[in-house]
Amino acid sequence: MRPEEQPVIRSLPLFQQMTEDNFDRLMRGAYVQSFPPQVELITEGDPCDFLHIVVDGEVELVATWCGRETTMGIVRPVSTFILAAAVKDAVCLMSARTLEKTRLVLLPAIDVREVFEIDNGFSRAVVTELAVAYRGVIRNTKNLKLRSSLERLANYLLSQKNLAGGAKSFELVMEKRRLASLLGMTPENLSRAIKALRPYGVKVDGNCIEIVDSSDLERLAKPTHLIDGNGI
Amino acid sequence: MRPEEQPVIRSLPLFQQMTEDNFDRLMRGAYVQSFPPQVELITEGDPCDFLHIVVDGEVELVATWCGRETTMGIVRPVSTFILAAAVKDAVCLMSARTLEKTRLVLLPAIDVREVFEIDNGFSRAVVTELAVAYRGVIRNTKNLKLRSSLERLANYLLSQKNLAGGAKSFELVMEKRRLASLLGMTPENLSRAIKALRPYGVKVDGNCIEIVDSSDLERLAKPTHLIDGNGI
DNA sequence: AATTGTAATTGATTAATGTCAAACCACAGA
DNA sequence: TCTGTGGTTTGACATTAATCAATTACAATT
Repeated sequence: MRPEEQPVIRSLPLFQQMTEDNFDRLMRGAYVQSFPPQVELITEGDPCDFLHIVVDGEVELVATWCGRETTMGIVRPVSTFILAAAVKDAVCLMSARTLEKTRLVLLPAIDVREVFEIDNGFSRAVVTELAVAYRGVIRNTKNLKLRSSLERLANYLLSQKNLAGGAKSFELVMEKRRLASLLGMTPENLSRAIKALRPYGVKVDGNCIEIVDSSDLERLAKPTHLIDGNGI
Repeated sequence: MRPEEQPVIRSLPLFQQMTEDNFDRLMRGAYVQSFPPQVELITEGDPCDFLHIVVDGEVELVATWCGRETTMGIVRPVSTFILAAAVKDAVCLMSARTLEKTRLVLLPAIDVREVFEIDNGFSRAVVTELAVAYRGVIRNTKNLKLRSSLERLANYLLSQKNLAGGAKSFELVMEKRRLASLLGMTPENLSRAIKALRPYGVKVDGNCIEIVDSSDLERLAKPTHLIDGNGI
């Protein structure tokens, strides 16, 4: 592991509250590895052997069924994934693949469970992490069941604008076909949906989005912190 | 609280691992209350003041947006709901309403958080509860994004058949319009979908469902433990 | 500069799903 | 028994979204 990486991991909420001893123990058993793009790190249905920490790069979480595939999320540095499967010693419900060259820290799930059993600060941090994740998925379900694809796109663009600090224009952080899958639609449908937002002041040039007047778009999107909120 | 109720609650996985002292403490602060049908117990967006335990009756979890409404789940005895909001001291992302006369035990969320901070057995039990809940919602998301409404219905019927012990015929455990909402479709669409399953050996008479040959229906439904599993 | 591969777009079409209205049915209460 | 009420079903239709095919755009490579 690079000298700067261990402190970064330590500073994650998930690892902040545990004892120095137990953190060291986790780190001693950790593997660090770099992967090229398009590598399948985890396969849906396989047992979960490692808690994954993305320290650099980008990982896509995908789910499949009967030849169909959908993007469940994108993981960026520095954060973890498949925590639930790791602590429950269960099979993975999603596959994970690198989107670009990616550096991972892999904590053996068996170590994670062992430390989880003895370190109370860690087990409480896991609760927080899971509670936030759970509420995130509930929000996502509401988004899918209550909104049309156009409305989902409109709200996605508004939330991205916020993430970009409210700047009038910003770049899409992923390929459009991936965004389409994340939003639960086809690439063709996304392409048309983007056009359909033009009357609401959305201008698109390649990956660059410009929202002329947010309140215009909000009239359609009707964002709410009960769906579009971030952990609050 | 009735004499038989406290032991039942104690035997829930969530409360099994905590100390007797802390359990007593939670129970001393508990309210027990009965509600008639169609009472709104929790309103989406409100702060979460109590961890709810259904000891008798039936509660529906619903989410709304812009006048639209969808059923997110049904809670039956004996189990809890809004655990995540209670431990995080956050607003509720779903509303809850009684479907029939319902008896609830209400644990003040502030007590739950207090005990959570001091009782390590409890905090670990919360992890298990949340991890299972999280994985359940992930499964649900896959169900929604990867399957058509007909496929969701087919899989629902197969899982209900299993819950009924594999009996050839069984009763629907909820009104059809509620089932429709749970599956993410309209009542009209459900009605037609049921008919569309007739070629696959599904016979319906009111609330009674008969599946002539499961393997017939499975050819369409293609159930998998990665979507239709129960906590495994 | 030409070539290749992939993503993105566009148009035409089909399929899936929702909406609206009416009819039907079961059941509780008068 | 009658009668309202609300859930269910059905049909006609509208809307939404997926599919298929073709084209364009673009970036990487030769």
